Amino acid sequence: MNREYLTTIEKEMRKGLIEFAVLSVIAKNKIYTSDMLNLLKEAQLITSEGTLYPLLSRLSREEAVSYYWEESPSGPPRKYYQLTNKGQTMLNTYQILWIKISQSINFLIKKNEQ
Amino acid sequence: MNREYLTTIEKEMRKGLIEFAVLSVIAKNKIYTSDMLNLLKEAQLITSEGTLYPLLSRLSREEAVSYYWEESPSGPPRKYYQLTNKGQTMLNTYQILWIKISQSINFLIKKNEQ
DNA sequence: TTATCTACCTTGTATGACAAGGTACTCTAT
DNA sequence: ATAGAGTACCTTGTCATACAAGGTAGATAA
Repeated sequence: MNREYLTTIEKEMRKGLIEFAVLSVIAKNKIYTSDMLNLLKEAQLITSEGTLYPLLSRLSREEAVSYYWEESPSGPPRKYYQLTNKGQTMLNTYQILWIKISQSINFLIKKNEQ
Repeated sequence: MNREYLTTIEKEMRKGLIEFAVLSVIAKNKIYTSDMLNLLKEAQLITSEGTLYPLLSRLSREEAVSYYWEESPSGPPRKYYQLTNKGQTMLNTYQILWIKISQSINFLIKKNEQ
């Protein structure tokens, strides 16, 4: 497979899904940033710390998430995130939107397979 | 539902899926830009001409698509687009990637519903 | 011959993903 | 004690791109 544009494709495909994924992950797990980063890297939705930290700062500023500090059994303290009520509402909205968007895309793909 | 952030959500959710959608639409249909725009607006994947025209220029420059002019039965001539071989390969790559990404997202959503 | 519709395209702004670089705490091995 | 490795936090600068708004021009109908 041609690698020349793959990089671009991978980058672009991910855009905008990240915020949704982050909210989902926070909703489900008791989780701190560094672990979140690993999880989202595994899911191929994020590649860099420079994406996640500013995003979490923005979500904090917008009061979609809150956090508390907790000591680590080994290493520096960790910042654990939680959804606020507003964040939960946002997540619900995202879920509805995700269904709509993925149906749109799947429709366009299917048309192509006829 | 709170409209305050909905705008942002709608914008962000769409990012990066657009190129994929455009390639799919071109692959399936004999289509010119203005019609493509309507189709993608209906699918809620695009809102503005300022998104589609530069994107098609870029895809042309990258030789993923080619075009030919054809007269309209009423109005100015139309620019019809086609996939090149490279464009077809890109589309295949996008389709594989789409499956992967949407599975990732669906996995994160499901975890959240447990 | 003017207005309307269709179709093309460009410019300027804001946002955000990324790579790279940076701080500081804890533990282990010397 | 202290140097290094590992963990966890965060910032800065660059580039790409979605969008709104504005602009050009051909064809048809009043």
